[in-house]
Amino acid sequence: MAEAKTASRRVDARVTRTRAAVLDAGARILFTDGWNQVTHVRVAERSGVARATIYRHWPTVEDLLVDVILSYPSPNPVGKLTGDTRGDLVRETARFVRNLQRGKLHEIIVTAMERASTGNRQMQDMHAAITGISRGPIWAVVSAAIEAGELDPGLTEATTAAHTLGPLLYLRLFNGSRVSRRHVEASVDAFLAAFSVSPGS
Amino acid sequence: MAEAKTASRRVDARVTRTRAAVLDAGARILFTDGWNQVTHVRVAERSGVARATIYRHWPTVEDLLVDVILSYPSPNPVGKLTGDTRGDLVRETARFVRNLQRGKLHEIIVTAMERASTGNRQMQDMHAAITGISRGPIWAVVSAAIEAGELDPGLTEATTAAHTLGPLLYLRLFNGSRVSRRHVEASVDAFLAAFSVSPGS
DNA sequence: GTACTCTGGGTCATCTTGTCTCATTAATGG
DNA sequence: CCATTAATGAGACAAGATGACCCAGAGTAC
Repeated sequence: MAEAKTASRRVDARVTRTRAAVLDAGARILFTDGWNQVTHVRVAERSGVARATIYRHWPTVEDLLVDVILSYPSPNPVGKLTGDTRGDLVRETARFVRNLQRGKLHEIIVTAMERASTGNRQMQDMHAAITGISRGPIWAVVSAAIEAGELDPGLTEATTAAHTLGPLLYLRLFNGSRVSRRHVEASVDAFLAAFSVSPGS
Repeated sequence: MAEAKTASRRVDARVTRTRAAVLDAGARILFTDGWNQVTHVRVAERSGVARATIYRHWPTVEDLLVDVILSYPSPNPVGKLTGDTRGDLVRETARFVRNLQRGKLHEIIVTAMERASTGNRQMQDMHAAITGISRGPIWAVVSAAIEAGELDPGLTEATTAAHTLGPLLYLRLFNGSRVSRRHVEASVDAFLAAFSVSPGS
């Protein structure tokens, strides 16, 4: 994904500027007006870049969206692990939920999912990227706990996310609920109850 | 919602026919070509009803979609409960997953969620209806088990669905996985491990 | 400085969406 | 069975979005 940069000629400074202006405007539109407002026309208006130019760089809206999303800095860095598995899990899960409930992340995730479900490859890749970013910190905690012998070594990243984030995403996306800290703790505790390496058995 | 039927004059037979033809065509389009193909134009083509007529009955696409979805017979009747909580839960959950993985239900759910997330009231109501239908059987099993003293009496329908269906929906919708019977059993077992009224404590 | 490339702004064709009109046809109530 | 009433069908029409194209002008690289 990072070829054609050292091999070929340097990128024209105008291209760099255009890309930056467009992606910035695209991100602003995405996070304020929502997903379906990110069109060539609106991005052109807000970025000052001509419509034709945007079409040249991103022939389809999907191309544009994918670049906007993937060029956006991840808002989900892994925090430092304290070794207290439950505490770390609750903290990281709560942070995910906070992101989910503030701003447009909710809508972005849902729309990415919807676009991905129609079979569009680019949208599927982007959706996978968002998914991966969102569950990275939780998997960091859990994989450490697995190595420490606290959790079921059969756990995968997907299964972990399914049982920690799954219930919370259900509450938020299907049930329309606000997800409280109590919900987060309940979800984490249920996960731990099910997948802890119990000394008793 | 059921007024203007006994009070006013009977419904014209032509209206009945038009509604039936349109909703039938709409459902067929929905389940074969997907959600965003359900437009006035396509429904008109496939139903033989004139575009103008469809616009008269359903001014917006949302109106049309809501009627198509809500008039469709629920594919999710509650099975008979055997009293074996785990067995009943696995069976009902597996059936939900089967529906989810066959045909367009996946896409329908995801799109309903996406539309609902934009704030449209009708779409939210419809999404809530779909959600309710999908988790009804599971709640039937669980509420019986609660009364039998097997499960935590603090469980609600939403929480139950979150912990049984949530992980599976995550795997399917976020992870893109095929959900196997093993996944279903793992999810049910995790739920039971977390919410059983344990005799030991 | 010159050749090259990108951009801007405009035009144009096309598709979709939704409204409106009017003649035709079917249903209702007596 | 007939007259009134209401619904339908077909098409025209406006408005808006989408995407392709062209060409002059300006910036960039060598």
